[in-house]
Amino acid sequence: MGRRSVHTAEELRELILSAATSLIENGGLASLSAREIARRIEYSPGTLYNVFENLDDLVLTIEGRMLDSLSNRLSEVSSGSDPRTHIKNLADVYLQFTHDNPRLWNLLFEHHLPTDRNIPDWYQAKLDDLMQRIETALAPLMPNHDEFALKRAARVLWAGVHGITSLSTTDKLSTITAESARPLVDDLVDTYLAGLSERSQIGTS
Amino acid sequence: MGRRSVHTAEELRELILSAATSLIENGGLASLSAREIARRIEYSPGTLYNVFENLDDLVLTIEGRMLDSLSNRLSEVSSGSDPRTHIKNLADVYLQFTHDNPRLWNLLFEHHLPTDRNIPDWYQAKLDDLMQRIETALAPLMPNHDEFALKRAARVLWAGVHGITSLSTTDKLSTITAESARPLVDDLVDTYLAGLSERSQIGTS
DNA sequence: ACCTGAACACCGTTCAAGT
DNA sequence: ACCTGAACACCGTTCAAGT
Repeated sequence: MGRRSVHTAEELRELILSAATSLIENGGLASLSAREIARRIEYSPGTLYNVFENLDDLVLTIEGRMLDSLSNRLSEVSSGSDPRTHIKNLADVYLQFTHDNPRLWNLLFEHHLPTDRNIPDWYQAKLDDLMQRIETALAPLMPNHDEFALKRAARVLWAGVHGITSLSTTDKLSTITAESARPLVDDLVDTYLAGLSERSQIGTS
Repeated sequence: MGRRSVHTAEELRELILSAATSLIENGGLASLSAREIARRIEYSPGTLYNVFENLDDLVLTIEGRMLDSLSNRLSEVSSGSDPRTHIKNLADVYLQFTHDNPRLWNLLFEHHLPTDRNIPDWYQAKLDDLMQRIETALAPLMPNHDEFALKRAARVLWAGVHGITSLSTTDKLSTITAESARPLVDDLVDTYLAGLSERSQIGTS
């Protein structure tokens, strides 16, 4: 049939991304399919491959938007409060974000690139930005530690919180406890930070 | 063609499970398919559905074996040492286990039952058994806490470790750090336990 | 009783052909 | 230049038919 010209390239791209996002929101990565997107936007399956290289690229684009969206939310957290409160607020916002977009956030972890493909640079940069935010918030609580210890603590703390939230967003937390994610995250952050200061005092005494 | 009688029902079941396990070991859940299993064991696809209700049941069976296998490894850890060492040893064995069977262990988290299906009772019992092991090891370190606090700490600690190991088994840990899982797990366990004792002292002073 | 294989309803991706 | 739709190589699952 040839060109339709009812949608610009930009509009078509957004149409595809929005249909894909809605499929993932409803049923996770498993219910995403190129043919179903095509059906919903009323284009042929082949058209998707004019706009994206393949489904992986489409998914990476959605993941990138999630990372930006989270980054924006985190940047609204005031760093004026005391360091402990700052960290707790960041954790709260993170928890809220994963709770609001469970399947979309989970995409970052259930989606695996083919072994011959690497993560794009722009994607890595977004991850670095998020880790940097945690480091910055954690730094005042670790005055006696070097950069290496700070980086490690930021990653351990995030990965630990991620363990709880990912169980929660995949509905598996309920298989091990009746508690919700929030009190568990609070416990982890409080106890880890308490441990940091105890270990810090040992190191300096 | 009708019956072949070259394999007993039991043998056929093992044949299927072993082919499925090997597919998952190599390429994760994504490379598991009923038709590929059938090809490898040289039966028709329909035969699988004589032995298992569907692929989900087959996968649940493999997951159950993983849980048993982990439980066995953990039961070999001596509880004779001091409580801190006991916990550290359990974490080490867990880490080693996930490292030895990354894709099979990851199955427990990347596999999702259809929304209308519940986890079987025997599966839940295996999870409870594992959580119980952590609680037992943690109890001596929390003499001033009640059962609720003990249960919570066990779950927070495991979920935190899970956050690190699951990033590691899915090759995503390297996107946030050059460190391997072991030092991060060590840091989490040490710091969390230090925090527990600090918070415990505050509670009793 | 056990097993097959065709059938049904799906996939992702490519690409010649059409406007 | 843009889009289609047939084609290719796959899926999970069912079930009538065969031994």
